[in-house]
Amino acid sequence: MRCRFAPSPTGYLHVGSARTALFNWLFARHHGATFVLRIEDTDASRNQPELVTNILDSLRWLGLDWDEGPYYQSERAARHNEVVEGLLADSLAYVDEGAVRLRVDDEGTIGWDDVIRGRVSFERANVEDFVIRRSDGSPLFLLTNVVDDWDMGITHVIRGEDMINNMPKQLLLLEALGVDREVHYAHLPLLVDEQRRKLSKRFGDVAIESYRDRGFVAPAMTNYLATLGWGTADGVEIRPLAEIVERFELSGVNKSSAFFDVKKLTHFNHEYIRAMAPEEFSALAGPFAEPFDLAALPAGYLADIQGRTQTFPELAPMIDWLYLDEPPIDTDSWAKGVAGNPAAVAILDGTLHAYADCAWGKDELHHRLAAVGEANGLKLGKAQAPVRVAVTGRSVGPPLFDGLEVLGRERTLARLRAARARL
RNA sequence: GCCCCCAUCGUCCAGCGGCCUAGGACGCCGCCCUUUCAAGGCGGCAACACGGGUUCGAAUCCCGUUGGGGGUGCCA
Repeated sequence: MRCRFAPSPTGYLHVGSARTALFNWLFARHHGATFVLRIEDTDASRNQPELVTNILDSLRWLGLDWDEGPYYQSERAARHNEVVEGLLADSLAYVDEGAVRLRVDDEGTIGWDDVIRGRVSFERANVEDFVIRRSDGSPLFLLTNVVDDWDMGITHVIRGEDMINNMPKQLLLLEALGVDREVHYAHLPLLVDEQRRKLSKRFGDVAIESYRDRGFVAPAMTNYLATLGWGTADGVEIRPLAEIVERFELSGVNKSSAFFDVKKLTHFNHEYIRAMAPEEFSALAGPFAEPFDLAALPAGYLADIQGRTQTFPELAPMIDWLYLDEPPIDTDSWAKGVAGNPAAVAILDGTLHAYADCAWGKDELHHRLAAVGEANGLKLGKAQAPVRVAVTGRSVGPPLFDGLEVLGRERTLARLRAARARL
């Protein structure tokens, strides 16, 4: 069995195409079939060769390796022309204003049994004689796609639902070419935006690489994509790719379109990040935290940070205050936790005093601040608020005392004094 | 306009004639836990588009309606 992914280099690899590639790949790996990659670059006016690199990079990032190719359709022009000439010679096609059109009868229907949708058929009368070669001599997608699939021995064509409309023409072409091998067609449901329209640039970021740049990890992306249009009876959604390969069946794919939900993707991402080994987390997250040095943090503290990271860009705001000269004061946090907090003065003064000469360790810092709170009739949850804002600049963040231990006495005290002075 | 596809909670998925007073997940809301925020635990809100059939029995099968989408290029 052989399947293929055949993108055209007219844009970056986008989410919808990636899902198509993924399902082809899952099919191939599940059945031990051969996965062929073919670049459909027959439209010279729209192709951008440098985008091929981007498409290949995105596929590699997702972990979708191919067994053959990439083949370039543009290099097969001679073959495509030979086919057109043959059709012309058999007068199954004719020249019309320089272009070549395939002759289509008006009698009967043309259809196929779609692996996902069942029987689909069209009236031949609704199909016009269509162009298979431009007047400039270059062949068109309808023809090249069919000829290449045929020549490359593709047995399973797995692609988007929007291609259903091309089926009658491609089937007619196959008929004209007199081919007889059985080809299975599976038309995947579309990925749509919140308006239920085919996913496109309107949606915002649709390029796979932009998700990588926004701090999503590849396994979360492939796993999430696999749940769009497909699911298992046990209800488990987050599972290793290997298990998905094991369970994937084309016949289990849905017919209706699916909304690409970044919120749910984010949840998957969070789960994948939480499950990472510390070394892997450091390696992947480090670059996103720059210029702040993630690796310099104590293991326990880092582990906590890892656990609360949904996407990597959230990292810098969690740790920047440890490296900056002044804490980046968030105005809302300041207003709520310090300026508008009647207990702030007492807490700040008390903490300044309590931290002046104590042992500088997170447990001791914890106990001392708790005592200050108690003296003021506040539980730790309330008491730590002004200190947190004064030192970190924000009202939320990773556990406070681990951070204070890293920051050190001198800087902690200086920040507490600075906050106190502002009141 | 014409052709084609689709139709279960807001969203994704399960259900493939009786196990369904429809299950899981995301999100949302409450409670617990707690050093803030997350995480975790517990609970809650929330759907078979509608109308006809078929059947002892329909979310599941058939037809229609409605709604949504895709395609209608000498783009891919």
